[in-house]
Amino acid sequence: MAFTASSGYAQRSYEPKPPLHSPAATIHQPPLHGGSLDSPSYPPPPSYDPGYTHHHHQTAPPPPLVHANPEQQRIHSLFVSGLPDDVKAREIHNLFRRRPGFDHCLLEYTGRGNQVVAFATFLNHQSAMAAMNTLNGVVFDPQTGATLHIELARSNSRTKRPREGGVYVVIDKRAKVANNDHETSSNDEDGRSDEAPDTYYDDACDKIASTAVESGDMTISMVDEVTPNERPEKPISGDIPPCSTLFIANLGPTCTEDELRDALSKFTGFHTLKMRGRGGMPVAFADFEDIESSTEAMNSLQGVLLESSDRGGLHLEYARSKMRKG
DNA sequence: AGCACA
Repeated sequence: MAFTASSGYAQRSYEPKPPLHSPAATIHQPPLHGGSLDSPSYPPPPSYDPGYTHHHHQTAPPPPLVHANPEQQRIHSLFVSGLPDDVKAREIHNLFRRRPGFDHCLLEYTGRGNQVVAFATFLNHQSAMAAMNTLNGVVFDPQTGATLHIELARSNSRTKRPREGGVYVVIDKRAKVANNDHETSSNDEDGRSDEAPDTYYDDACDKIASTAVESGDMTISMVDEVTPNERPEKPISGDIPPCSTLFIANLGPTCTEDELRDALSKFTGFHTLKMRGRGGMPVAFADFEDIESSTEAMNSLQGVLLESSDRGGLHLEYARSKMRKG
């Protein structure tokens, strides 16, 4: 009768109460995740590499529009494995920060071997799924061929977001290596074996202010703020205010209006599609009933490959102005 | 990275 709902290894025991708010300021232990360390089978890695021209022929099956179980639809955190042991939280953050709906992420040195796992939390299930579909199977370190394995987390991250404009959290359960290093500030580059295998995702993200907190034998660092070097970050799609019309780019040159409409018409509230050929590179505008439905479609179709796609998946943003009626 | 139609 002892039903331990908090057992991290319990198969599908979800908390009955919404875990969103931790009353105490103390950081709760994140959901233990034996997860993919033990699970032998990953979903087959897609052959999709974001942003890189790789001419895969359209013989490949259409992209998976994966639909999750009802319980999984409540999950808006992703579990990330396949990371190299020298991965930095900064890299995880740069990996996810541009994904629509991203909230915050967590890097955990599990202390089991050199295993490192990460959790990325989004504002909703759809945006988490979109990010997963885009990034799963992506080669994280071209030097070693390390490939990302991303799945929905078994439960939503309980780590609160660091703070407003907060960034990421690091949990280090690893035994302290014999080092002259005092454990005071633990988040700075622990300057060893750091050849910084630059990935495609690296941004400018140099100075970070961090506060280290001791909790038992593990160190939790909360990164409060990213200080952009000097230059402002490139504008991301989040800068564009939400709009019920979407701007759609990265269409293949042979993409037809019908093909695109077919993909869009699966979504609630879809109304009108207009395509414009812009110097061979077509773009499109899709109008929806309201911002909620346009957002849903944007998050779901982000990075999705069409038959006609030749330079990677769709790129969707809120349009700068709403489609004119008529 | 690319945002029109009136």
